[in-house]
Amino acid sequence: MIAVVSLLTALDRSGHRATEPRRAVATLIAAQPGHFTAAELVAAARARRLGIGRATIFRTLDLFAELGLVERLELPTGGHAYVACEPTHHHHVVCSSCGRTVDVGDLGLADVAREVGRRTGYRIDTHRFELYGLCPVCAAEARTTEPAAEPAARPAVGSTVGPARR
Amino acid sequence: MIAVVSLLTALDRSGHRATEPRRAVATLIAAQPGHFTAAELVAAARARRLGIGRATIFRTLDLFAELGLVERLELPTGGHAYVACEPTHHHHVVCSSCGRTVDVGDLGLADVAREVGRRTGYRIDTHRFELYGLCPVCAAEARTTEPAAEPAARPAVGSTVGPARR
DNA sequence: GGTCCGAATGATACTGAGTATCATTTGTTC
DNA sequence: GAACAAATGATACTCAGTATCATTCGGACC
Repeated sequence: MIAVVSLLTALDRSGHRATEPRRAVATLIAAQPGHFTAAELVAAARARRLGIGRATIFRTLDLFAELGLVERLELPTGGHAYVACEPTHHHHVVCSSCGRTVDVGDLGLADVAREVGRRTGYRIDTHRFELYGLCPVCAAEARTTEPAAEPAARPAVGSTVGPARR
Repeated sequence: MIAVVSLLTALDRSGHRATEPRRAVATLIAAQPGHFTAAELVAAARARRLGIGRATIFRTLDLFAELGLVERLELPTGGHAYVACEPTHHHHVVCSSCGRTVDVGDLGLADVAREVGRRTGYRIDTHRFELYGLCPVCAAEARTTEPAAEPAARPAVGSTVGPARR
């Protein structure tokens, strides 16, 4: 969960202007409890009559992403969402129900990548790793609710382990 | 690299019809040297005057994906591509230059996921992991060519380690 | 405060992957 | 051949993301 101040400070430091629209977007982002889409920010901005254009929201998200303040996640469904986070290298575990996202650090995957590189001859320079499942809150709720009510999210097949694999 | 026969056999086994359009798509897929997009298949079908509709190509890809014969990858650029593969659980290393994709097996990431689950309280049911870099062929070419000519592919920021992280 | 100029903006148009719809065709079974 | 469901092709639609352009804004300088 990132603070508005962090977003604005990073803007300043990078030589970009902390304009009103960017401040407003930062506030919207900081208020998101989990991952979010650009469309959700657009709707929130409209609901609050902020008068911010959709293109501005995309541009601001791009800028924040470039600065490492926001990251774009792939969801199990194949869609994308953004999540605010610290600009250190890390991976995410994402709740497939509420979208809450937790940084889980490096996980030592650089070693895995190195080993694969050694084995295949590929010069690996990038890796991505994401974990999906129910967060403690949603898991507890699911336990309280009908156990037969299974999550609607169907993970995309591919480089994935999960219920879709059958 | 998957054989047309495997694709068609799997169709049969699953109770789906091995229609002419599906056979043609299977042939196109088997001919792809690396990952490919739906648009590429559409173009190839048109070039060969196969008379296959674009919607059919998407539907066939979806069906093959459902059967685990094709997987949808996220590219470092944030876009998507498909790759044919065996329906066992595995991860991919993807060449950022030519798109060639190699299965690298399980990599023991289920253990990583379990540990993260233990640590965070999340009930993790799905993970995805992809590796990107130059394949041996492209790496050799890059070594032969100007070393200053760096790959145009700019990895998306997010759950990623690579040149974008600065 | 005024001026200048580039950064930034909002509105709109555009692109393209992916999906939905519908009339028609195809393939299988009897 | 008839019946019926699966499958198809063409087309329309959706929506995330991007491009364009006239206008506004913000910061530097005087």
